[in-house]
Amino acid sequence: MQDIPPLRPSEAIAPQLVRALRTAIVMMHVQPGQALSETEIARQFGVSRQPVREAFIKLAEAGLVEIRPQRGTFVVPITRRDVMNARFIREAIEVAVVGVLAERITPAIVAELRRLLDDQRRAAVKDDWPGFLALDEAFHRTLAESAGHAHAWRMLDPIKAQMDRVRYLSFSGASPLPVLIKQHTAIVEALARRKRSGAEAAMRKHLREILTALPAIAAEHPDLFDADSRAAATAA
Amino acid sequence: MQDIPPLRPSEAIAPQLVRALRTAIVMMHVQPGQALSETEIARQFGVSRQPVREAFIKLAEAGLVEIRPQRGTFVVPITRRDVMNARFIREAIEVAVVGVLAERITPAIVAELRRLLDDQRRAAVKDDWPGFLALDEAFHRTLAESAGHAHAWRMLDPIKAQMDRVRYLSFSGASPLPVLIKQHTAIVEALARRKRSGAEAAMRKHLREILTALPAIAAEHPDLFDADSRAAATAA
DNA sequence: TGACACATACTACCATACAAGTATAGTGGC
DNA sequence: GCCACTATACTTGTATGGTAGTATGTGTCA
Repeated sequence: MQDIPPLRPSEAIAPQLVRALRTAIVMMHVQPGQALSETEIARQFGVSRQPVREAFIKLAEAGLVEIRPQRGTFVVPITRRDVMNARFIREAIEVAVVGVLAERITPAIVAELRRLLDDQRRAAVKDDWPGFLALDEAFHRTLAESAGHAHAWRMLDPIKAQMDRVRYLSFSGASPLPVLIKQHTAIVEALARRKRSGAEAAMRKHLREILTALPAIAAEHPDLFDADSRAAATAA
Repeated sequence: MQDIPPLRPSEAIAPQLVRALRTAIVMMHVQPGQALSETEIARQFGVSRQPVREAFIKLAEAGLVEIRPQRGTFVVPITRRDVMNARFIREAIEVAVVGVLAERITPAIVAELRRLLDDQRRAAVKDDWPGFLALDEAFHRTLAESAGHAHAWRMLDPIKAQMDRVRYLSFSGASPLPVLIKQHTAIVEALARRKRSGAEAAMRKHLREILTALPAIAAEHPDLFDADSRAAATAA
């Protein structure tokens, strides 16, 4: 694992490790299938094994690593099945969220969403993928919060991480930023018009984008996708 | 905490503690707001504090306890808001599940669901609430698995736990078993007729049952519901 | 009597040591 | 060269001890 971030003494160690490891996993700095050792991570961060162990437990609960007793802790491989499962859950929830929001939308919320879209367009012009992903996150979070369902976004965090790894692989352009922005825009415009079914359909379309992108991404990174991806493809 | 289950030496301690504590919390053997101490639980189970700590971390990830550093670990209080949030998520996901299932239903699946309904009717005649709850669990799990979305049911487990505490409080009859069985039956019959919208509506109705039951339950157990329940009631 | 300071008890967090299981490498016998 | 056995290295899981922060109780003083 490269680029070990310094730890802040004022904060408990374990949560910091969770964050650092989660980021490293999502941003593909540690690879799917890679082994992470309590002892080694502890050595790298200059701490004891105990908080590393705690971080591993949390990451395992989040579905990002798998702890195999006596054998090791492994970064969970990416499978198409997992990605599609995550998408299914996200779609179910986020479609419900925009359904609620369409009926309680206000001009102020629309304005805020449009401001986020403007920011996204600026990031796209600069080909600033990390910046765009942060704005994408803010966009979806704002939708949930505005609908009074911030809890739903929080709950989706581990689900999202599965898809985020694929998102980082998308830097190659499997999902061009203008496509994503256009989809975001369609959601906002349907909401502005209080068109519940339109907003739901737009969100569905947006979250299905990854189904389009996934085969190309997997083909481009066959080493990163698990063998069971093949079976999942036929189930699509 | 009463009725400490014996630990099986062949299995790691921490997962057993998770199960025991989760059950105790869901079945209201430990009360909302109650403090759980690493040291005390370790003493009661005859183990060291370490696996207790690990169990607490997992339960905290599942939203059942809150770990406050230096102060203690507390069973999360029941709030109407949390219950309703859980219901919202369950509805989003389970409606999506039956939507998919309506289009891929088979006579064998229908037969299995009807068999579960028969079992539920038998449990209801005997007023066997624990037995009924287990069959309710099996019913919902079967729906998800049959839809090819077993992952969704697994993912709902922590969400469900929030609602299950309320379910245990329902023994008093706030949701009579015949009402629940009728709702289950409506779901199955709509699925059998491949009526997607009918199945979705029936599932919605079923999961909204708790909205009907919640005020009565909270009124009956005011000590178990957190004060913020009042605010959530107005948001309903 | 009330306020403040100090002592004590309690807590979770982290460090270190020990234990049990698994995987791999090395050695000896056939 | 192959196979079986043993030794070693590695892993996670658990036990124990130390640390820092928080809460509560007690004693003193105005």
